Amino acid sequence: MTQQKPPPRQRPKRGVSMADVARLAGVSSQTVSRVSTGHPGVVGSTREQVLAAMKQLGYRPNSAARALKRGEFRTIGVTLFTLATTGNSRTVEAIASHAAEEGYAITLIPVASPTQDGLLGAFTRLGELAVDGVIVIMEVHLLDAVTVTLPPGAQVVVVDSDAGDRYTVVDTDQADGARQAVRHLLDLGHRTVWHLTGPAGSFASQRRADAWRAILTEAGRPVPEVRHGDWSAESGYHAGLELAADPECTAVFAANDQMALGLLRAFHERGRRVPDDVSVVGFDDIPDAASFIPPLTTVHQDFAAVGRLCVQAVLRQIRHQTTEPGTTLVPTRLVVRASTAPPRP
Amino acid sequence: MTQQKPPPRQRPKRGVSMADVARLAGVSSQTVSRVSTGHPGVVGSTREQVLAAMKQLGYRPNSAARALKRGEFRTIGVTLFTLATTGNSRTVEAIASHAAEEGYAITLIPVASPTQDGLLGAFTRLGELAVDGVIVIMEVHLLDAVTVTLPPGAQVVVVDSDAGDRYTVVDTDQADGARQAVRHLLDLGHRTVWHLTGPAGSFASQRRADAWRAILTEAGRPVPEVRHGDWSAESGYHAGLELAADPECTAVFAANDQMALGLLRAFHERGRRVPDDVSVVGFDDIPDAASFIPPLTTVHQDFAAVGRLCVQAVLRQIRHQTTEPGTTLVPTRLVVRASTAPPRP
DNA sequence: CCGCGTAATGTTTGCGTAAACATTGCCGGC
DNA sequence: GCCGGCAATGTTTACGCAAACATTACGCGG
Repeated sequence: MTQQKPPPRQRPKRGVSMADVARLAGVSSQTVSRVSTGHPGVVGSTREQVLAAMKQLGYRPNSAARALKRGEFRTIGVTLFTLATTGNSRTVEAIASHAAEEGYAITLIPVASPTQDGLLGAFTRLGELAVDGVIVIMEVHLLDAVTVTLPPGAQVVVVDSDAGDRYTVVDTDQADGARQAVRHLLDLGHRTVWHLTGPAGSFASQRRADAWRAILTEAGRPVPEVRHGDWSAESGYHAGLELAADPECTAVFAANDQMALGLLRAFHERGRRVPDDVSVVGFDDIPDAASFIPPLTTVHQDFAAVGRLCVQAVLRQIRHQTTEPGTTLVPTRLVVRASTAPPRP
Repeated sequence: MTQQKPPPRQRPKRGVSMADVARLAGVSSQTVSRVSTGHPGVVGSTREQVLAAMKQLGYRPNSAARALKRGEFRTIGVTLFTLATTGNSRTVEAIASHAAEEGYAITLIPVASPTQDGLLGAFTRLGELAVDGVIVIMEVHLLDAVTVTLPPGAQVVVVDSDAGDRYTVVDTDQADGARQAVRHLLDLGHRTVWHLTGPAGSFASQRRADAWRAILTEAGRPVPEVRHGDWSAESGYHAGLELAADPECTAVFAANDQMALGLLRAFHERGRRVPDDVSVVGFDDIPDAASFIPPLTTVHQDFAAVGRLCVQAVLRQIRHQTTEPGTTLVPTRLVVRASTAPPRP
């Protein structure tokens, strides 16, 4: 259907420029520019000619020149530690889709490690990067020390942080999610609820733990000692082994689904039946959660919404060249499956 | 320590350019350029002055101008359907890290849907994108119809495809992985092995299924009818319900870990014990697999290596402006856990 | 039928950088 | 002591695009 075979295209050492198109179409390069950018004031017949010439030569605007001229790159940078967590990868995916719809590309800036060095490296690179705005998916305090290296004028939106007083923050409503989880367990009749938290550096983890503690205190229930995990199923498993040994423990709220998975295995191995002997609630609602044994009751996060709101916020800021501190919370929803039940009398 | 507070930076409507630095340092802008690019021929004292001026003004090279001048963007595009699968997100992460080390940024190009329309949209965007090369993580035949829109001169490397005759292909050694899985089950004494495959469009899925069939045939074993899944645990669950009803079925090889998870749940619900009654092997070795009930025997993929090799390949091609057809396979390794055992006599 | 207004198109210019070429100044060999 | 040569630095130019300004041409009212 088309005239050339796919791969063995020889690069014409220098690309096709507007001048080439203009020459072929017999117009000035400015007219080509007008057609290319969709500006008005080009009569139909001329436009046709130009489009034909573009097609024939395989013209493609040079985005570097365009960016240089316009002073904007139409690109958003996304910084994060890892794509390995469901939350991050799903959020990034949503960001990428919505940015694409708006005509923006996204550039990934992975930070090797949460150390000062890793951060510095990443932000030095970032500083030289061609981005109009940045979405930071991490505790932003880590950023403070290195902010000076952000590209001049680049706007920042943050996920997983409490810096709503200084940045635009978009996040899942962690506290409400945790509240729903704990309330659900208490409503089922459990005396209290144990908690398995995420790594210390995560704001989401901390927020979930705070909310858990608050509800229990509010309800006048004893607050068991918190267990510390690192988001991994493995860490959930280890915590579960300990918890399984405590006959008092009839309900556990894990700060994410993967740790809940580890919990389920530990309880299974120790002969504590879920949900008969122990109830387990997770957080995230990863697709797999419905296939755990038993299917996991968990707090659903709307990562797509988080991504969409992030993009909208950065774009707004880029367009107005303003910073809009404030926090937008995305609601959560408890999904009740088979891992929770009333305690045995 | 630094002189300014993080967020409320007013964008100096026009950035600091080499000319500004040159003026302050009392040199020509070309000398600034030389310092900035690390070229030789600038004497120590001059260099110091320039660096000081840069620092004072907060100079940052304008990457658009640089790209325009040099004719390269130092950016690699990555096309994929979704980040939701472990394989994709892990591969992308590895790609991003290695590219960063080489001074290249990564631009994500998500393709909404595997339809002609979705592809066209993505590649039209891609065509205008500022990239020197592209890594395509999908069956590349989908690409053929639209290849003409790739940026001129951009080099392509492909994952999950058999187009090694036309493109550089980097992939996990799917066939060998499947072979190890099936061999393991046969060696344990199972008469034959059932297979749960991934979606039809995936080359990886197809390759695993082909290898499975080949080994069985080679060993003179009956080849059970293949079950079709879509990578999701849910689809594994449905397949599992059917398989559980067949008392002949004592060993299943699932094309990925998530479907294996669904299998485990189905067998559990139907009272078929794993591994006593049925053995299950997965593929991927996602971190959670070790915490399934029971811990899953699976084929470990080295996504980091895939990502690294992709980056090396594109960079090589970008630098030499050549296409190097050929396939590089990354070895796999069977990780034996608790979901496999000899069949009951 | 002249002149003015407006729509269509052309020309000039500059964005920030870095290659290519030009200039300066200093050192050493004869 | 003069000049060749080279190292350090300066000047010019072009990369491709698009805004700003300039020009053409055509139509219509007076």
